[in-house]
Amino acid sequence: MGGVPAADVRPGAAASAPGGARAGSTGRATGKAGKKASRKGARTPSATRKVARVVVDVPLSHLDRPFDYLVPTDLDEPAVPGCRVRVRFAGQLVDGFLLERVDESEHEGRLSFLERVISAEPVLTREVAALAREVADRYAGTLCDVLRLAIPPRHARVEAEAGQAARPSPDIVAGVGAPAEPGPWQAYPAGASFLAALAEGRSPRAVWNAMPGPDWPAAVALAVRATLAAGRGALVVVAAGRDVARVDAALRAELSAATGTAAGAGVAAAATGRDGTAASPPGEPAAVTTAGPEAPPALHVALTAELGPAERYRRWLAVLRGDVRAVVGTRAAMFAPVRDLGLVVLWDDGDDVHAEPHAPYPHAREVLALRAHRAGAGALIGGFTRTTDATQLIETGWAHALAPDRATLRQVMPRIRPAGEDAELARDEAARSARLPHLAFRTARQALVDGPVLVQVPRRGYVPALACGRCRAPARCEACQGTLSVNSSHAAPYCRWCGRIAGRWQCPECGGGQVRATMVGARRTAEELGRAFPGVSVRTSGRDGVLDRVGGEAALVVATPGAEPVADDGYAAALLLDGWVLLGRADLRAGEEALRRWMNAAALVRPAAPVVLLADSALGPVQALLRWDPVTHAERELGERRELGFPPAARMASLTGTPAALRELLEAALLPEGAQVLGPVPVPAGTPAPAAGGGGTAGARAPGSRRPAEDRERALVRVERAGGHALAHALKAGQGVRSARKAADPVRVQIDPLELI
DNA sequence: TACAGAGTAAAA
DNA sequence: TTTACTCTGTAG
Repeated sequence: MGGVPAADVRPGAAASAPGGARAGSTGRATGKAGKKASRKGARTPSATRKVARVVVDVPLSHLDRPFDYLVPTDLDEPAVPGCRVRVRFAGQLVDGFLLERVDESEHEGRLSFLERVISAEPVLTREVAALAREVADRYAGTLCDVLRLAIPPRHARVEAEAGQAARPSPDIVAGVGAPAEPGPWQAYPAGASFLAALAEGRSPRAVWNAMPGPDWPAAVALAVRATLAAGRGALVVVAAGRDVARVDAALRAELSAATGTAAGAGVAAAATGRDGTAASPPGEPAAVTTAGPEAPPALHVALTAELGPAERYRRWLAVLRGDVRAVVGTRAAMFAPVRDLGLVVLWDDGDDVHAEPHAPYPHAREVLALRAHRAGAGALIGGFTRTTDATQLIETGWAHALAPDRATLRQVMPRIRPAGEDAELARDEAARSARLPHLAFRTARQALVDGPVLVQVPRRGYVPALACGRCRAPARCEACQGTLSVNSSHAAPYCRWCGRIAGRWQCPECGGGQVRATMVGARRTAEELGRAFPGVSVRTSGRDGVLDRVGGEAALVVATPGAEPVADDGYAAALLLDGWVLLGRADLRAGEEALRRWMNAAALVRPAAPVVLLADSALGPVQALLRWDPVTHAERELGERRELGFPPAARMASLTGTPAALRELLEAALLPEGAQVLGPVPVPAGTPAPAAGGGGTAGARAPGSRRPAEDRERALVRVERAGGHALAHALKAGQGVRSARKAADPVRVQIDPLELI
């Protein structure tokens, strides 16, 4: 297990001449008749292992299985397992990957020959092939969809140039020593033993609650170093490009210390600019090729989307070929073909950018967990907060909790002070007009003497949920416990899940009969704050223009959740404005998500610095922030979800499509025993598909806008957690039936969708 | 009834 | 793009 099978055989440069190998290429030049004759005549099957099992790049569900082809003698050498090929399929020439070579085919009919081998580079390793198959099955998708996510597009010139890659010499790799000191892990009772386990080549799996502060990239780097010291590879997935830059820098420092070489050279050096922004190196060669003997090659690479195709492929190849042993990257890196995987790390697993927006919509947490499981690797999943999903990993016994020592934590955690909706407003007139409570105003003014103050402002545009007008308990559907909402077409509240109109709703908590929207329309602007603090520079970071970091000088830094810059020496204070807006989102995860965003912002202040949160201190997430105790909150939340039949305690699938298509799929799919179908309901107009409400990071515009929302509906299917596999299988089969029938309009199937409104 | 040629569906 | 099969019209 966990081996690096196919990739072990490096094809010589000769075998993979740029442009690949073409069967019967002589026929090209000759005339029509001659071409046909020479092709047919020239092609004879290879002497050994003449059958190639190929996964073809055809996105139809019912064709999601390998097809057999004959390997002609002239392609015998380059047709290695894992290579890209081109084959004739139903007449068309299509791309594919060669999975394996075998002696005989099961197929009854006559086999076609491989048309050509694109290149002999074995880009699909056995580990990734098996992982992709498992991910496809888990998410009711096809293998080729997952492979499209897992394997970057080929760049022929990069592939050809890389023969002389800067592979770290064995003694450098062997020279990685285990960390002598646990460093930031000292603050965790189980930290040292976690590191030690990795260094001994074992595979500890932990859900991590990071200590607030700037140390987490260093902690990650130490874990990676321990893994490398045991001769295994490591994979780190973070949410955003700037987190990649920070972990990259920490890795560079840690690994150069580990090998005793000078820092800053090699592949990683090109990964990020000096200011931490990811930047493509000017000119082509920088990264791999220029690293000579005096500039020791790096042991790791950074993989992000903004590198551009060539550089991205160059680095990805370095990983594939084992030239580097560790990877840090954003979501797409979760499939990086790291050799001898010994550790996977996922930072801030609650961030919604970890959910892949392309079919079959896999989530990095799930993929990395599957991967660690398959490869027998360790895992480190977490962030400042604790998700219900990660809590589930602990409760099922898959992972252990790795949390800071409470006494140490108490010394450094921010001092959180809540100010409710009815808090006394500031006496200052400008602050008053910004509706800034007195406490927030005073805290900011005092802190501005020492340094920057972070101001978190929720973005507008959240879908409001309904709550009881009297006791403010969330209003839920009596039939399915879905979220109630209102829109312009219904006068009465309706359920977003099953569509039932709640005519005579009554609060189960207090018996009240009135509902009210929980969102308050108030918004702060940077200008308003600027007026309240004359003479203080105001900087903003948000959707249009994300700041990576700010210096130590006094400034108000206004940011939307997820776009908070890191302050070089920490913020002197933070104000979390309009907390009730985050809490009031019409999302199942609103509480958990609000806490995550608050903690991520509050973790950026100096030890024990003040943080003012504008929200009602009686609410659970607010309490959790006050005590810096996301664990208890997540455990309680998970318990409630279990009772109500919500994910992640239950499994859900969301099906979106035209009413007719949905009906067809639900008929074709033999849903498992006990499956409950909610809806279908019309897709709310203007609901931006997958990554809605994302934090500051510039999410890709959802490709779901092909047809107007009016004629699309959504159904939810709910099963017990154990039935997830059966549900995915049934939906896949149903999709297969429809695709075989050439059904016109597709149904989008999402297992465990993030946005369960 | 036999069979050529057109049309269609699969898909190695 | 190829192949295998069905459909359809026509000659025997």
